[in-house]
Amino acid sequence: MSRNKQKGRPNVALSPQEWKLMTLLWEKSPQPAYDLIEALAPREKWHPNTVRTMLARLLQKRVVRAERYKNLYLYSAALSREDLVNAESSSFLERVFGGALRPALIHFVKKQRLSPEEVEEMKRILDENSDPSKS
Amino acid sequence: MSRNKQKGRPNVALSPQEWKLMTLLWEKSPQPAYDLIEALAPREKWHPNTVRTMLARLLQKRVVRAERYKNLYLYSAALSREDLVNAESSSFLERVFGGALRPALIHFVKKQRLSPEEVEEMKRILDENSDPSKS
DNA sequence: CTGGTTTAACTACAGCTGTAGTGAGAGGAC
DNA sequence: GTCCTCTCACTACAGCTGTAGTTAAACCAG
Repeated sequence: MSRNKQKGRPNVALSPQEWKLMTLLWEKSPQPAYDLIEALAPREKWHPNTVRTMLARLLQKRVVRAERYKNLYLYSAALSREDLVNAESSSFLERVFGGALRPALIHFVKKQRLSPEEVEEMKRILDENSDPSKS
Repeated sequence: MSRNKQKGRPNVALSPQEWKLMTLLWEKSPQPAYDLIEALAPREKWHPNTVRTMLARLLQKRVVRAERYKNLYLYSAALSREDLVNAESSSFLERVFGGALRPALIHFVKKQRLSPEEVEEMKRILDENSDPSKS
């Protein structure tokens, strides 16, 4: 259970725009560039070339993979959302809270003012993830 | 109590290095550049000019203020840590969790495996910040 | 006063990011 | 076969970041 996978620790950081693209790829992979461009089109209004450039850069960073299909490429997420969320969360914690989780949690909880139901849910999650072996 | 200060909503984002500098300034303001350089020296090994450049940029962004004192400047944080933590947290939530707090909380709790004592503390904090007016 | 030390100002430069233009090759419409 | 269209590859360029070098002004030791 507590395998500390040191292995695939992603060393990359995604820019905000890249997160948006990746979100689409985590929802559905593989996809041709065109589908991504279309999917993005409603909210973000990116030039098609912009999307392609970002895909190319994500390829370089090896965050996405591409397979040739006929005359085009099909892009897939190469790293799991989980991995990148972990990386980004650590970097956030490190930067903003000096790596300390507790103040961060406190900050979020205080900000958000959860409803009593949500509080109950959080407590349940806390219990499920409590680690009795610690102190 | 619930003054929703729409006012000074900081529109800036700090880079990782800038956070480190600001951390020092939140601990003690005002300070001359030299003290900051010294304080940084142990862990980070930044060239003095690097620190000064960063200060200059933070000045431009109006995140720090400087007052002339004799032949040098004394730098002070111009924005509260609180404000910048808020800004950074929102941007983080937005980017990584699409703005949804709950999955973020769940993520952090699951990652960190708190000790039972910490779990108790978190529950206390949850209770203190529960908002019964919400559903 | 004169030169060394410190501060501050300006300049440099590479890598990343956001955003796109341009050109070349491949496939389909006629 | 010829031309239009789409995909991809390459290029561009400005703004931000990390990291510092250079220059000029100012102050203190002698």
